[in-house]
Amino acid sequence: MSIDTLRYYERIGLVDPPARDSGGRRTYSDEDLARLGFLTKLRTTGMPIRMMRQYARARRSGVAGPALCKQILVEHRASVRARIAELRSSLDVLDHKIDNYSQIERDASAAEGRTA
Amino acid sequence: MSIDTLRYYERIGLVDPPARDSGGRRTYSDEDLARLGFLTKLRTTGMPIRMMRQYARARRSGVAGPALCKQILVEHRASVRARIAELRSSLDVLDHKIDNYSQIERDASAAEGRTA
DNA sequence: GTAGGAGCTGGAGTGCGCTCCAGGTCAACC
DNA sequence: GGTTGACCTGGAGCGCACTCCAGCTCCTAC
Repeated sequence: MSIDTLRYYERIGLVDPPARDSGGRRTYSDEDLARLGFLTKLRTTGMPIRMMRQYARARRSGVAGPALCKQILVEHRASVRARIAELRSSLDVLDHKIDNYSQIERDASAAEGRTA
Repeated sequence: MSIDTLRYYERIGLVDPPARDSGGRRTYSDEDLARLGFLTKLRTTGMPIRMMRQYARARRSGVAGPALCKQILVEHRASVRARIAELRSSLDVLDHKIDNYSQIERDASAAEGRTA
């Protein structure tokens, strides 16, 4: 994760501003890093920033927080599963198409063999 | 697929301009539709437009075409597989996190039971 | 003490993939 | 023959998620 992305996340309120050292520089605790790691995981699985902000807001909120967090994650998990299913079915199409091209190649080399 | 997207694809040279009827309107043959369907499949599996254009160009090129097409698809298939693997591993993290929240909920309701 | 390098800030810019718009044309229906 | 609706064109605009920049401050190493 680039430093610019990190700043961007902080600006839009996706991550809490971390502590600063005496020189005014950010110091990330292990917990900060763990949270960032999880947020990155959410991003790479295709969760939009908007939803990540909802999740971050839920984390900060009180008693209702955990239930809301869980709900968002359950919802996201469903979409990840759907995405996996979509990709898997597309793999079949891709395999089929590739087989086709392999066949074309074989035909072409067979024709070449005859003309040679 | 929206009409605007279709026009966009035509503008950037991703699809060949289809035939027109007497009134100047586009008429898509079954073959056109099949190609569009496959292109859409590539898009939804995350192939960038840039690579789709390479594929479209390969389709139009002569003898070298099929080999190039196949190469592009094989490459893309690998990235789809990698993506699936990435998503699957993330699902585990997600499951774990959701379990955590479920536990928190159970703890909370247990505490509520004691204070009630 | 000074040169270098990393991090700081607010703001502007970028790339991708659409999406929308204004103003025009055409065919079909009443 | 007027109205309606779909499609036509070129071009502008948008949302997302970054990414880059100028100009500054601060710590470190020599």
